[in-house]
Amino acid sequence: MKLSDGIEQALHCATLLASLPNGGLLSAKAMADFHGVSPSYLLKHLQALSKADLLHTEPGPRGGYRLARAPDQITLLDVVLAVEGPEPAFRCKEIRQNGPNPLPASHFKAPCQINAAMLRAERAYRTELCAVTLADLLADLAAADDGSIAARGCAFFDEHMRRSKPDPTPTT
Amino acid sequence: MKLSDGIEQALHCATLLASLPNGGLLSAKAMADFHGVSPSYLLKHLQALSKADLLHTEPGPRGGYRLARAPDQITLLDVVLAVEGPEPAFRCKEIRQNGPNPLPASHFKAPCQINAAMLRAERAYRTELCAVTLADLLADLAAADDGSIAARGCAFFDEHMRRSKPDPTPTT
DNA sequence: GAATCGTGGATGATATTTATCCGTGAATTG
DNA sequence: CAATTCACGGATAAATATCATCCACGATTC
Repeated sequence: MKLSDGIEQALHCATLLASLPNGGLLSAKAMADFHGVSPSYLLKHLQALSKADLLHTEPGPRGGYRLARAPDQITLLDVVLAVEGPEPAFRCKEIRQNGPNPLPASHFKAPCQINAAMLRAERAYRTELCAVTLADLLADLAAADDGSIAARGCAFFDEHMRRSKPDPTPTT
Repeated sequence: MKLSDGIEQALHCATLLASLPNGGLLSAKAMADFHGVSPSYLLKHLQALSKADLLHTEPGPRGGYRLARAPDQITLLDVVLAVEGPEPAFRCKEIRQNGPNPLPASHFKAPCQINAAMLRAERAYRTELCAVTLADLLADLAAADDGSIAARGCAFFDEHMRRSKPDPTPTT
């Protein structure tokens, strides 16, 4: 059982976008540079998040990605399912019925208890992920540090962050 | 995220062995036939279970595998970890620190909240698996059906089941 | 009309699954 | 008591699925 690296990238990008002021955009390339990961691979996962309606995309030269919903309306589970797919990790192949000497059919009326137990565990996993939103992560970050990432005014964001609406901000 | 098929095979074999009368043995080939799976692949996982001290192996012409402990002393988590390895599915690569314009070091004093949340979910998963023993599975089976698998006296078991000793003494 | 960005499919790399071979240990047999 | 047979143990290699990367296309802005 191994989770793909794309999960970590997608989660960090989502958190990053959540930390931007409302309407803030970042291009895929900017996020790839910021995290030091392959742009092509990141693109793939950003597209998955877009298709899952978690991100909204703004095309064109001043385009980029922004959250499609408020940070407290996006859970970690949303992101994980968008990238990894909705299927459970454990797929019961019903090998108990494969044998050359099958057991009486009455034995299989009941669902496979092994499958049931594995899916129960997986549901606990998802429940835990569903309980955490992007907003929660930002709050924890703000508690440990004293401000959101973007609020610190890194040169990186001054350079790459954009706004979805043409907002003529006075240059200071 | 996909769990290997070997997990299902290992779990079913463990449950099968647990359903045998005390001291009952089955060869790897017999279990592979019974489940209709590749013997070589199953062998690999049975060996993993042996190394994890979940199964005990009896060599020789009348040999095979039996449980190393009582069914209520083996949890699903034991089996899953023996096959999949102990490492968590989510490995934080700390990509937040990779960027060309690193954030101030104070930002990284706190552990990555994303990593923490993912590991918390994984712990919930394992806790759930740890709560179920092979004995629990047999009990559920007995409730749905009216007897354990082996107790039904299938021809298959009459043919392949063996006993480790003429005087089976349950080990602790 | 040219440059920039997101979209989608095609390609190579890596991990997983499957299959095969030979070595070791134990019980049966003569 | 030694040769034979059966079953596990471990290494190796081919086939397959998945992961990661790259390249061409259409859309949008300046």
